[in-house]
Amino acid sequence: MSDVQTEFQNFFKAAFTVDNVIFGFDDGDLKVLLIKRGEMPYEDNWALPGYFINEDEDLDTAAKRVLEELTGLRNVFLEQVETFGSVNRHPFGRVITIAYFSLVKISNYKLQPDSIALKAKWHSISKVRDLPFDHSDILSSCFEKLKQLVRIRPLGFELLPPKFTLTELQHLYESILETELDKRNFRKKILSMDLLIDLEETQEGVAHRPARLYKFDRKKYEQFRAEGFTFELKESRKKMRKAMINHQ
Amino acid sequence: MSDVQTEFQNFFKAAFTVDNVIFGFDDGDLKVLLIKRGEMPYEDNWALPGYFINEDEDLDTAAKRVLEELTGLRNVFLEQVETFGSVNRHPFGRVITIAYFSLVKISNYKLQPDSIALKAKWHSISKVRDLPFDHSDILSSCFEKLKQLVRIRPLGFELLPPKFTLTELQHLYESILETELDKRNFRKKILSMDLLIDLEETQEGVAHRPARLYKFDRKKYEQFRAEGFTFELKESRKKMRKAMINHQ
DNA sequence: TCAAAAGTGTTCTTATTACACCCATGG
DNA sequence: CCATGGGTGTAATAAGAACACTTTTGA
Repeated sequence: MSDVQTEFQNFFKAAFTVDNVIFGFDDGDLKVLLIKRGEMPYEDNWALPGYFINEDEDLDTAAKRVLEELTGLRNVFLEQVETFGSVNRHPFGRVITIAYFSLVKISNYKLQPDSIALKAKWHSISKVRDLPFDHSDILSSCFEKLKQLVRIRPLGFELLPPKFTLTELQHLYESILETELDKRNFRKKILSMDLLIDLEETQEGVAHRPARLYKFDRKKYEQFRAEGFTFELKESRKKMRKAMINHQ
Repeated sequence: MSDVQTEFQNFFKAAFTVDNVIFGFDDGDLKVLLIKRGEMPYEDNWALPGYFINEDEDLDTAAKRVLEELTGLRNVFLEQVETFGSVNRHPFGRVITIAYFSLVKISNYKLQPDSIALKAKWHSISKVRDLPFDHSDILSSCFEKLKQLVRIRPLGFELLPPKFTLTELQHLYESILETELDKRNFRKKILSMDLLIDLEETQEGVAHRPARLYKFDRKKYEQFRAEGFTFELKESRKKMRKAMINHQ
């Protein structure tokens, strides 16, 4: 072995992990899946699910594994967000963690009976606070990234069941963007994109006029995307500007 | 030491590095600073500057250190972008690297005489190819991030000398966004933001009508930002959409 | 006097916003 | 028949895109 290789192998080593912010949407509310820690440190605290990365495992693969062990789900949307590595972020030593977020349809989600997932639970994102380690920072960072991405890519559909109403879709966007949207403008915009298929079905058993059901036309989206189309959902810039002017 | 701690310390360990994509702008062209590697592997190849993260060092600190050792510059814009950790990205072992980009004013840049920087050189971004390891992917990822950020934050000014002309600013944006901008629309937009100070000076010694010099009003920007203003530079969505329609 | 880049306004088109009433269902 | 959420259109405003000529300087 060359000197360089020897030096290389003796160089500083640290543990590395992935943490996964798993978002879901249910009951008109954006949720995040937390687990109750079964070990030190911070035993019995709610925390983000995460685990060590195996020696022969790529980063994305590790993030997928964490997700699958916990929820049994594969093929979900997954995105790397940011790496956290403050010297003292973990009390037992240097641990650098790569944060991912993923989007799951809660209706598909099943507790995996023989895993740490027994202690997993969905929490409303607006109510989560005081997570251990730097998990609050990780959660904020992932939420910000979601907010940003949802405006330029059709991610919302990853969080909804295959058939959904326009009002459900609107509420989802409102939860993510933390703003209110105008019903008519939202519908006009989303329908004008020509990415929803009207299923010509309606809700049943609701105590009001039943809503039409739609599904996302993934095939058409892929085709548009290949042609340079970018999904863009706005309605917020002007509000901010006005707020600014009033404030001056 | 508890069992958990023992297990923890015996867990798989890997080497951690930062790689830094250092952008500069000169001569109407976006540049990236590469170093000629002095060691194996890929000895004598041009590559991104990077180094191991010290045991007692935060990630951002390591990225800043790499930059300072190479250029002597402090207090430059620096942003974490993405972490690369494919199992086989480094031939000598598992190396996970956290990619940053930074923006420097080339006019401030001095070679650091006693460093690896002796072998550093600015390369036009359009001409760089075939970098070792996965450095081409890292470069693309950072360039994409720059493209994205430059639209929503006034980063361009980090790359220009303190006094600049509107044409220089326009060319900078054109290099980063890889598109052409309309001169009148660009000026209208950028001046309407009220973030440039007209220095009431002009260029000297140019063989054409001398241009006015401006500087960026950082104080005003910070004030606007606190009030919710977002810097936004566009002029490209519609072009894309038209291209798409023509293509159908 | 020529070459080279600076500087400057208007019109047209498209996107965004604001806003209020009737409809279908279950209880 | 009432409560609940579903569904619809238009007008005003703002932002973006297209476009051509005159000015100032050094060589």
